[in-house]
Amino acid sequence: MVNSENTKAQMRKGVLELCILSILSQGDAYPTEIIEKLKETKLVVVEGTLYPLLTRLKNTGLLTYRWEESTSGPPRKYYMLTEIGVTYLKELHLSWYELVDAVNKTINKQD
Amino acid sequence: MVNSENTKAQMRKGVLELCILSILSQGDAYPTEIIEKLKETKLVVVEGTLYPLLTRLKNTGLLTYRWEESTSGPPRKYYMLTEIGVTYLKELHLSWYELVDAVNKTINKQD
DNA sequence: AATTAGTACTATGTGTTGCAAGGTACTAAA
DNA sequence: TTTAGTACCTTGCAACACATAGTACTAATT
Repeated sequence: MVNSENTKAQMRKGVLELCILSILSQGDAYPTEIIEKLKETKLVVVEGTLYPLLTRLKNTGLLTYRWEESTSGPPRKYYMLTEIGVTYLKELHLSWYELVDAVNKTINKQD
Repeated sequence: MVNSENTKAQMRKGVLELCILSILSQGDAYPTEIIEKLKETKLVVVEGTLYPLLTRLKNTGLLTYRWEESTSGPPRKYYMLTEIGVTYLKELHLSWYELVDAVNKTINKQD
């Protein structure tokens, strides 16, 4: 039996970084909020994936964060893009479009 | 220092399977030939990546192969899609378009 | 006939990543 | 004070791409 779920998961890899940076470029957000926004566009991500990724992006200087009190629970960690992050995001945008172009060319070739 | 090369490599992951199956749907091919075709569309893949992937696809029943003599070197292993492979490729096509759509939605959202 | 270059296939070890699973901590309502 | 809800964090595992090194076959050169 062949299962395409695994491959679909594989295809998602690598684009998460792009998506998270994109979401943050539209405004600061805390992890649970980011997961919600990704769900809206059918990109399901779980905590065990997101938290380590955010930490990695913070450690490489693409993100920073600030704590903010919440009226409905524990404090939230709002992440935001750094200047380096903004620049980097532009590069990733380009890479994404190049990839889409390359794959579509390969898929559609009928010669 | 931030390096987008790594992320670009990550984004390529997962779509390779789709690309290889697509190439084979256009006609049987041997590994070196597949690498050449991928290069044409700017998807650089090396042997250490391709051979294990082909073996995996063969073991899951998506591909088979036949040996064919060559006049300019050792015999070539021509890979071809099985019926299951053809069906599976259609699924992957869909998954790919869904992913592109989801990512583009996330990227382009400006609300 | 032996060596070299070119082509082709194969195997091993490593680093990165996504994810499942489990855990901690704060707030508010019952 | 217990329970439910929200939020953040850690650990261990499996899959994958890739670098590296190696084997084997053919043909041309010496």
